[in-house]
Amino acid sequence: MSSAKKGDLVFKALADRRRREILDLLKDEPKTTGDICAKFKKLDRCTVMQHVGVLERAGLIFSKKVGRFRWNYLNAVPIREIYDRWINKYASPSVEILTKLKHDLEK
Amino acid sequence: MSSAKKGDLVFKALADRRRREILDLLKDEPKTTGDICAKFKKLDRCTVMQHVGVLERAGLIFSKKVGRFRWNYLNAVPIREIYDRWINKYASPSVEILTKLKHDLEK
DNA sequence: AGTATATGTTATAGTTTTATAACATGTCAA
DNA sequence: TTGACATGTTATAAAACTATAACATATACT
Repeated sequence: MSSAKKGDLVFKALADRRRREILDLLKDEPKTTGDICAKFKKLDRCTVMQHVGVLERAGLIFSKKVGRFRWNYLNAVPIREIYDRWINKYASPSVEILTKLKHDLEK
Repeated sequence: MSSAKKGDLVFKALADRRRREILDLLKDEPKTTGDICAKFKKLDRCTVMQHVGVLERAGLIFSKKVGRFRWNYLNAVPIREIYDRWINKYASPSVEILTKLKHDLEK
């Protein structure tokens, strides 16, 4: 798969609120697939699993099987890449905005 | 609009590749709406404008009208918020992954 | 005023995504 | 091995999103 396609998967994966909530659950510690399903009582178990699949294909989750359980881990690397794409490392966002405004007004 | 809803708009806006390309165009300097349309020759002008509208409603773009021209600026603040949501400030992502693996293996 | 330029709005067909149901595999413990 | 548990796969209806066309407004210049 090309790098561009992989990036698409990351953003598509983050586009759904339930999937972002799953990543929130995994932020501090891994969870089993069953743990995740239990947190979404209003949602069908199959639906949750499909969301987990989308996140895994995007590389935002990686997993490790132990006996009957599948432990899911957050991989935050793609999220750092989003940050690096648009944030100037040598200026805070607010400074950046003001700089651009100034640049325009001087025209 | 609630904060949660606003966040939804940001992620939905980032979900489309054309919209991400528009943000890339604005990273270093503002562009007029016409400038942006000119960069997407294969896409209808109306389509580009709708994308710009989605980005603006999400707060990823803000604009300033000067005469007949509308200057569009990138606002990277929501992107920093994405970063802050999942990245632990006191550990690099790779360190974080290893820490979680270790935590699991010790069970 | 009249014309060209630059931008904005609304409706809709085509495409993609989400939630669910039905079905299926692999593991543990008595 | 039998039953219960935990997870995984495939198909489909409903919902959401994208691209386009048709229509509309605002500004600058002669």
